[in-house]
Amino acid sequence: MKLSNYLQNIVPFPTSELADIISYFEREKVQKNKPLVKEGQVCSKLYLVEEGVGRSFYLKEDGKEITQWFFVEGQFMSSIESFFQQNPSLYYLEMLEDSVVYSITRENLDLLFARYHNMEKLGRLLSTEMLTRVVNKLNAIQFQTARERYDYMLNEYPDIVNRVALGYIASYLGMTQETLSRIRKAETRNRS
Amino acid sequence: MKLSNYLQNIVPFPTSELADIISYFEREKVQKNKPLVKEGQVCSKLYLVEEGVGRSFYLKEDGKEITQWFFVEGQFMSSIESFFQQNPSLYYLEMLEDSVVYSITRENLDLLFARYHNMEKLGRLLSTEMLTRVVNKLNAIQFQTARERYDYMLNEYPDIVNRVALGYIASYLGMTQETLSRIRKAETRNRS
DNA sequence: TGTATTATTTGATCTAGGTCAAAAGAAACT
DNA sequence: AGTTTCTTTTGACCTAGATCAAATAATACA
Repeated sequence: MKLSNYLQNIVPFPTSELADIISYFEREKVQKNKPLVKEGQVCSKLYLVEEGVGRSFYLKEDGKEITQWFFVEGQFMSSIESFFQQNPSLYYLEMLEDSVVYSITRENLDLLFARYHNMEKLGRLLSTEMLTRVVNKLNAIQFQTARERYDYMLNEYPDIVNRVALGYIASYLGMTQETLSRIRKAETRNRS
Repeated sequence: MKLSNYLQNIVPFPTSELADIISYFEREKVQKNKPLVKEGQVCSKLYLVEEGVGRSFYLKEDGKEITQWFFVEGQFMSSIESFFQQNPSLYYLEMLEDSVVYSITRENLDLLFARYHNMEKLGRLLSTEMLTRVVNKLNAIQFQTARERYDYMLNEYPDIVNRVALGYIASYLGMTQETLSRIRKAETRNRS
């Protein structure tokens, strides 16, 4: 899908505004596993995934990677707090497949926020949507068993479950690889 | 502090706009433990705490209350997803002390968003700020031990720790009352 | 001030899910 | 096709924090 469609699905921009807005985005091809942002860097761009899956992850002291978030086609992707508060990112950002993304810098985005009321609205809607998603995940992590969390994932992101390595999903769900593997085994048994 | 100050601290509104905006807020005194929103209701108002502490909580099947969020002076308070997505709230909203709050309905807020670009901006800034807070809490819950979470709370919300019942804090931090009590005991021992 | 109610602490026990280590399966590379 | 490397599965064991139950301590109330 085209960038203009993604944007217009959120806020119905007049064509004139839309053309200007789009001119600030850049279309980039991104290689698998090539970091878009590294830990410690300030994340200067907001991405929109056109094709591929991305993730943000953080590195524990012992070197283990913990996936914080997945981003699929049509979703905006960034190291959220770093991008919005402009402080060093705690996370890495990478694509898990060779992908195509649109990007816009924080500066240009701010410029567009100031220039167009509609754009400000888009910003507001995107953050409340993201907010809802984070709240949902928080509830899942805080209140559900490992198994319930996986079921939730199967429902909400069936797509991702089949596209990315088990280890990534496990850490995203706040459990170990081994635990997720055992859950999967039990589920297959029940399903057959 | 006055409502106009809270708002102007976030976005510098021209006086004319400010007067109009403020006219849509209502000042309410709220009694301790009287629910502002009950589970199942759509949360129709956004509140700003002038005086007091509030919380949102949800009721587990077994009847236990789980605090989801605290709100102190100067903070906007609501059953977030319910207010923004206008679906039935999973949470109750109440003040833990006799309090004074400002409130605005979703309808009026939308009206102000449409009328003033500045107001839209305020909405965007508030949601990104809230987003950052939720992300931080998610990280705490997902990656830290019970004890680290309590220390985090002591730093970030020293205020709340001394103002509300231990049971509320424990459930907010995703642990049982007993566990928090034991942590506190251990901390006092170390401090002396 | 004494009694009822609610909040906090303490102790004993249990369990979901973690850790560590190794085997089995898949992919990727020559 | 054979070897190296990465991913997933399986097993044995362990620990943080939960649960259950009862004892204190603090507040509210008559």
